[in-house]
Amino acid sequence: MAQYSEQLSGIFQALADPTRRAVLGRLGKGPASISDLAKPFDMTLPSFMKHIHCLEDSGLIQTRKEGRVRTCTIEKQRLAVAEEWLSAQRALWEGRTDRLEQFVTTARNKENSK
Amino acid sequence: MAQYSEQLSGIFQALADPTRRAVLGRLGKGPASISDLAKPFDMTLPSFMKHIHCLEDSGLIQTRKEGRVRTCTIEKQRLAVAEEWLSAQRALWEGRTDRLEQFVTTARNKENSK
DNA sequence: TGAATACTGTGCCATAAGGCAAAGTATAGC
DNA sequence: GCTATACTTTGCCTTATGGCACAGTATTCA
Repeated sequence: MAQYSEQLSGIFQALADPTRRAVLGRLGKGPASISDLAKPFDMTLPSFMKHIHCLEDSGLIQTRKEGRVRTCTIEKQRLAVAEEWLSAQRALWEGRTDRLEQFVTTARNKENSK
Repeated sequence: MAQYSEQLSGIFQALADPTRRAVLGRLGKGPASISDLAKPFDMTLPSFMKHIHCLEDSGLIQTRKEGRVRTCTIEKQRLAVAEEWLSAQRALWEGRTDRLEQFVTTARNKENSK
């Protein structure tokens, strides 16, 4: 559960940057290479790579190298961890079980115990 | 929309810290004073105040001072902004409109344009 | 009025984050 | 083999983050 908290921190930290959110948006449409992903951004490759590493460390994407090309794919279950927490919060303060109950079940108490 | 992106960054940044998430968890149960909120944490007050300011700047909480006591309350609509974005992402990669469609409508394109 | 309470402000510190340039490595194509 | 491509590594810089101690202000209570 301390682990769960660190996961959450990493995920939210990764989501806290517009470049990384845009990358996730792009990857939502399908896998892409590093250089394809980097194209829209006015940034050097090494700088961009830091964002990729951040996303990979958080578990939000996975990467795999074939030949000289590294392909990135989105890791759907990982964003669900963030959704779970938010849903748990909402359920908490609304004092009811809503349509997102499915997510809430286990997540609610984990985080509150820090 | 650049504004929307900055809002998102601020919100996710605020959520990226376990202390701040725990504060939100506590405030989900109802308003509380700074010192009540600070009690569970092994941290000096000035340090704790930084977290409060971060949460307030992100809009996730509001505070109001009466006498010498500052009371904090959770700002429910603000967490919804984060939920919207996550839902939009999910809708995007699932290639369908799901039960969270309500959130998705406007948010989808805002962020992708950076 | 004097003391306790509840913040608040200031300044400092160490580490992390996000950017760069320049040089290096490893495949792919000619 | 040589060149171009696609990263990757290294080192450096500036700013932001999260913590501290210490001193200050403003209410409240006796």
